[in-house]
Amino acid sequence: MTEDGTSKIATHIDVPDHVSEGLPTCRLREVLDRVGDKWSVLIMAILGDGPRRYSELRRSIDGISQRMLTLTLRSLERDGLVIRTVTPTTPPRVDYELTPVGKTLSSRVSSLIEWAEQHREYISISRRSYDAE
Amino acid sequence: MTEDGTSKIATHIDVPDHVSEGLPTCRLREVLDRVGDKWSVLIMAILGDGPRRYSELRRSIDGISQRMLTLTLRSLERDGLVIRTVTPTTPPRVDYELTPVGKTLSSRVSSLIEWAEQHREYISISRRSYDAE
DNA sequence: CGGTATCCTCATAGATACTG
DNA sequence: CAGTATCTATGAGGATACCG
Repeated sequence: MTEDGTSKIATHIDVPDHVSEGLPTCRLREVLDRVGDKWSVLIMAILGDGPRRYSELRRSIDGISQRMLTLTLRSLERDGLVIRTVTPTTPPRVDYELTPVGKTLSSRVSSLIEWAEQHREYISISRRSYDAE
Repeated sequence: MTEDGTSKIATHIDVPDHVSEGLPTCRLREVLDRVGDKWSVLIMAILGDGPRRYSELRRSIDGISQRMLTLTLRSLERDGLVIRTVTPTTPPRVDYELTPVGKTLSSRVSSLIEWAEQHREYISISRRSYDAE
């Protein structure tokens, strides 16, 4: 995602047939852009556990700036992955939750997280042995 | 991944239990760093189809610079996800292939690509309707 | 062919201050 | 509380040139 919320010009990518399946292969680039930024998956992982208020998200994600939280949530909302609900009380209350489609992505992402847990040690060892040379 | 190949200081992240499962939650950050850069998944997707020469990879991935191809391959090798095999002929020949662990990540990533194919249209429509306001 | 070495750009994101 | 508005900087990644 870019700063103004517009998507980048997708790079054409020539991947094997079992990946592209005859469709324009730039689509891979699109998911990666959607999922590859610093905070999106993290937010989706948390929202995968249920709706959260803006302030709850902010507290849950150590190190995120108010700016990036808002920017990322807006981008997810724009893509139809989260829903933003404003309750106009004073002070205002804003809740965020995954859409049905958002949940499907969230579960795919969980699979990656699971992979990470399982192979963390392997990678760590690989790095040490590589760096030893 | 950073320029010199070392990993970033992982940010502590407070995610729900079903995500963290009691383990240090910064691990999510690690996968994202591993998978979230511009070329890693793309290369893994191609290598998922079988071994490739350096020059083949270069031709397959439109838009990648020699610098980034080498850098990314080195990083994947360091993490034990690809194997680099040099055949010292003249001119030299270098082949890259996924390790068994690399293949397991590659298949998780394929799941994400599949998701993208399925929901590309949905996202596109969501964006148009969001931008209309 | 398969890389390094440099230099440079620009997008991503952090910090800070202010607001309805 | 839930944001904007600015300003700034860092580092990922591109361009180019050269090398064993």
